Amino acid sequence: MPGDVQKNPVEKIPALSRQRLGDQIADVLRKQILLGELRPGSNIPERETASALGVSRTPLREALLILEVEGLVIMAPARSPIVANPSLEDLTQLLLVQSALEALAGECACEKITNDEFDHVESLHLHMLASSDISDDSLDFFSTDMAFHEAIVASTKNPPLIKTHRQYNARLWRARFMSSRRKIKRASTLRDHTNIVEGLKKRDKAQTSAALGEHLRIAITNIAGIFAREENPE
Amino acid sequence: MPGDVQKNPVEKIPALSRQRLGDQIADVLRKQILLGELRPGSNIPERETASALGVSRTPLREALLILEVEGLVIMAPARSPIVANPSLEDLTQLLLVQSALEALAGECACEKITNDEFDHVESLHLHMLASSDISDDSLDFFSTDMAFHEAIVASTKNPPLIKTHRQYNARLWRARFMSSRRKIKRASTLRDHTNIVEGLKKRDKAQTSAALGEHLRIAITNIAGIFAREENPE
DNA sequence: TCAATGTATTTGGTATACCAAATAATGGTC
DNA sequence: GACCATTATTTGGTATACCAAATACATTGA
Repeated sequence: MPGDVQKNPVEKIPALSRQRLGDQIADVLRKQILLGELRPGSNIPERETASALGVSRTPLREALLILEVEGLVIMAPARSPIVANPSLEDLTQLLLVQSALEALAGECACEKITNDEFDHVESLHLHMLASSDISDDSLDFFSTDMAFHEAIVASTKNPPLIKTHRQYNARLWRARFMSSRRKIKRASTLRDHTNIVEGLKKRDKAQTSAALGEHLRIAITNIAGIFAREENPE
Repeated sequence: MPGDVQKNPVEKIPALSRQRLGDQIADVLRKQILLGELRPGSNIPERETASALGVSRTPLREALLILEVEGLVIMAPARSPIVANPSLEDLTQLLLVQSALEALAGECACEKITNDEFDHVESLHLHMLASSDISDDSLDFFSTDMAFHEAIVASTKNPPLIKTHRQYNARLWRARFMSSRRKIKRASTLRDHTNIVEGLKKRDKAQTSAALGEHLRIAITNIAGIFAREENPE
């Protein structure tokens, strides 16, 4: 029955440990892959990466496992895990699925989206309209574009759809980012988005769904252009 | 680079066995979950399960991680992993996505399916037609049904689509199996399938896609019926 | 000089040991 | 007898140690 209650002074932040370390590492690595700090095709040796992050191999392997299931990392026996480097064919196939997911999202959104959520989507669209002329910040334009699509999907309140869409987005992120840097394409992007917002405003399933689906199918063409330019730069 | 290549005599088959133990365990557990040997909501304590399978906790945790990403298992901190027990709402949302995936698959299949693959799909359909009257084997009817859909998706040669479809199928497996045991529904199932096969035969994208999408949206209703019957058995 | 072989090193895969938190059980007190 | 505090046990989370395969390298023989 001593003073007892004085155990741990308030120094550490126990809040962190509320989530698995492996998940946090997966988030870090995912972000690094998306930002291009980890280039496609590059190695992720387990020991080296683990010590660089200040963790042990076990949670790092957890993270790599997650990213492998998500398709961002390739693990082969007796080989360093590598960052996936999707071919044009891979990206085309991914985009086809993503376009179907977004078409579905558009349909569901017309039923489920709240006015506040719609306002948010519209504000993102207006921000893109405004910044397309003024700014050269392609990263801002791109990330707003991504946020626009994610906001629509989120408004469906369909967790599996949201999760699957996010995973496909992660695999497509880099290619779409590179594609978005061609400023020439901004006009058509904004035109598509206008259709989407209009459809959404009217809660018109057919228009919204068609506009979203078509929007991504066009993205396939744009990305193909990037590949063509890469192997034969002008 | 010379004549060289004389290294391994033809004795071992190193190709097969070079798979991660965690993946194999994931396959075992997945099958047990699908077959109902591991009931929804039941615990999967790590130590106990690992020793039961004759492996250590590490690869078992790998397997659980995979199944968690796939949505078949729920892992919470300081809690035994449990088999996911999707609510009716969850299943509805999953089926909605799955219907969009199959609609897309139908469209792609019209472009990509070979004659041999079509013959296989048709033979599965004919098998179901024949066995629906004669046999009471609902497991056979059901698994042929699943194989029918998987064969169509496989014919698209779109790996991400195939993988995502398989994952959604796994999460829906149990509910669809229970639904399929109501023999009353077989007639409408077969009618839908007939439409699908017809559309596929004509390589008619619109018909195939619509028939596949509609087929699964009807499944939502059937599953809702199962839930209603469960909580209020006649 | 080149090639072939044997060895050392690096890799990922697996098992085990340890830790902290949460829970269940137990004992004491009112 | 009921309730609360405390402790013991079980849980998952993490770190470490060990293993086998694959590679790279070096050494040796032609």
